[in-house]
Amino acid sequence: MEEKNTANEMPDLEVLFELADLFKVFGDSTRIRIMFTISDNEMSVLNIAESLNMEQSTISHQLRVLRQNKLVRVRRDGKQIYYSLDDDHVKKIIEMGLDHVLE
Amino acid sequence: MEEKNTANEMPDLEVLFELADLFKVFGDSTRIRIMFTISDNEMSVLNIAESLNMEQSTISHQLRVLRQNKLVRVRRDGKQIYYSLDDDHVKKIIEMGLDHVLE
DNA sequence: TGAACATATGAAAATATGTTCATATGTTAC
DNA sequence: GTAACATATGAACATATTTTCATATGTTCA
Repeated sequence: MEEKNTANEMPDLEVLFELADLFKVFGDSTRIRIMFTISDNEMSVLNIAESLNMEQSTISHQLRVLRQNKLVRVRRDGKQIYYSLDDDHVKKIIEMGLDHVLE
Repeated sequence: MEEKNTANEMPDLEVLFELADLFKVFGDSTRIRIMFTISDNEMSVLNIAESLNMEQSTISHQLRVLRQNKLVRVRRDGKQIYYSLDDDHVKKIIEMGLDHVLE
């Protein structure tokens, strides 16, 4: 009990692949920007695209990646589809990264 | 004071790029495995390569990426060069990711 | 039903990334 | 100095990823 057991035990290979895949999702500036954009309020696809000054298609493709990795929540309202960050977990991961970048 | 201000404010574009670049480093299974391998004790390049059953060159290339991103510490002792994780920050980022993957 | 709008998706092109091979560089011991 | 060993690096290749364009799908409203 003299040492905190943090990331010490090597998880199964499969878990490590999943872990890398998860971080891969955070490793793209477009997706990071999308995540920040919808971290306060949910937003429609077009609004995100306008907000970031990028093509609707680009945003849609990247939202799919975020969806597949369960990082966003989706809600349809009429023609619009609203996206928001899935949970605080996601924010925490980003914060940890920010801490490292800003230090 | 009714809402916790977490990742709400959108940082500068440049910071977002750095952030994505940081996560990109975590987004490769070889690098993740290296980080786990050296999270307990420092290890020489060859030892890491043997431990992961990969080429010395592959490991060396990836260690360079980790070095450039200040995620590892380096110590030379004779012919060997020993690598270890830079700080607890790195472990925390990995842990956050693991939490998400394992949940 | 059809027009208008919002979103998703497939394919192609451009770019980035990871691994391997061959070899260079750096260190030690003789 | 030179042989032996450890690590780093450049170039080439294979693979993955991101964006764009064109178009399909889904929804509303008249």
